Amino acid sequence: MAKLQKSIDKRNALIKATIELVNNNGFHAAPMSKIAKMANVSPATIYLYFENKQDLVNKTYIEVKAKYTQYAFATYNDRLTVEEGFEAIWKRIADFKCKDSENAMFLAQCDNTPIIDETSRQEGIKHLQPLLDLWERGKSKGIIKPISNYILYAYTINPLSFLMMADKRNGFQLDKTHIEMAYQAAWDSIRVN
Amino acid sequence: MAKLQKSIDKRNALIKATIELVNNNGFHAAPMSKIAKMANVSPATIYLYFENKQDLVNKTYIEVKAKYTQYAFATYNDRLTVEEGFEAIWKRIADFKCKDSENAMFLAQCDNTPIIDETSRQEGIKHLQPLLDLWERGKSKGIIKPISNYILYAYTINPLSFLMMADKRNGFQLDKTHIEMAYQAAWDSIRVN
DNA sequence: TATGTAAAAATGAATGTTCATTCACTTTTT
DNA sequence: AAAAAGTGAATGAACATTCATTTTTACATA
Repeated sequence: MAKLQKSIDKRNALIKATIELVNNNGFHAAPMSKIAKMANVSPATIYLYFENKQDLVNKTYIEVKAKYTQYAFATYNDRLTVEEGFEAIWKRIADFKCKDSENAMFLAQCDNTPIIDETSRQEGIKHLQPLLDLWERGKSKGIIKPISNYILYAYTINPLSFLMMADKRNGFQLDKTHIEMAYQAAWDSIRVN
Repeated sequence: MAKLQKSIDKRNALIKATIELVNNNGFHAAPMSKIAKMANVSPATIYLYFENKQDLVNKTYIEVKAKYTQYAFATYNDRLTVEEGFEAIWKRIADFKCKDSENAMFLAQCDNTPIIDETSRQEGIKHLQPLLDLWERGKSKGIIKPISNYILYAYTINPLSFLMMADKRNGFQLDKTHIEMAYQAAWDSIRVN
């Protein structure tokens, strides 16, 4: 137990350090030596947990993505109405982006650059299925516009990434009021009038 | 003339090579040697045109951003109604993202990572003023929802980046029909009912 | 409970490579 | 023929990864 526990701690520390360094400096300025130092570990130790740098970043991505989707769907179940379900998922995602912005920023960077493998990217997308199912339900009931899931995603979930980045970088405050306004915009963009 | 002409060609070739390599491999895998080779130039020549790698990327970003905003506002003038003006700008931006996706992808990557200086980022934002002015006009006339410009941007312009990426990466086709649907979603999300 | 020891985990210091940048020199332009 | 532009090869630093060694752990035995 002690041994296993210690190992998981080191692994977590490495993943945390990776996220922090990639967020602040970018992949190109996140050397293994710095990651090791930030995780209080020898550079050589990283290779006990991960094959190489690419593997470290891929695994970090998948892990963060899993945490994200788990959080997103925690309050959702398919007994909810389409509108209730959508609001539940959307607000959880908004919540995640606000409260866990370190992780959210890392995902945003991975999703917009070629730093992770295509395979790992695909792996990360899988977990989104419940939302796609909900949208299909909404479309078949005539509640949600009959348009591509890509567009639905682009106009509801994706804007949250932009708003989170704006919050982190500029003077914009992604607070309760703005979240509520953003939710209205999201829903207005996809609902059938 | 001959001399100046030649210089501009080299500079353009360097910028083009930078965009292509950063798009395909990411900043971390776009070495100066490859950029030089792709531009048919000696590595040393890059330093006649740019201070260093950071400067090359910053300048590339600013140049591409300028091209982008120039294209975006080419058909706009403030005599248009709010709705006409918005549609004009939005569709030009959509057009740019479709037709010049190399440049658009480069901007998306820069806007979501720390590869360019904060100063250069600010520089790039300046040119967006006409759109912000249009939005203020729309808000004061009660045509556009009275919400932060960040949210307006997040729900109208930013989704286009996501859709373009989806088009480049997955099977999604950002064609005329989808553009039209996306425009409706964009307008529905910000207009007052 | 204390002790010895083999396996596992961890390490700091190499290693070899890649890279950004510079330099001494050549070619082109004026 | 002086100045400007361009070059390929050199330079030194930074990096990912490996290696030889040390430390820690697990646990059998007394």
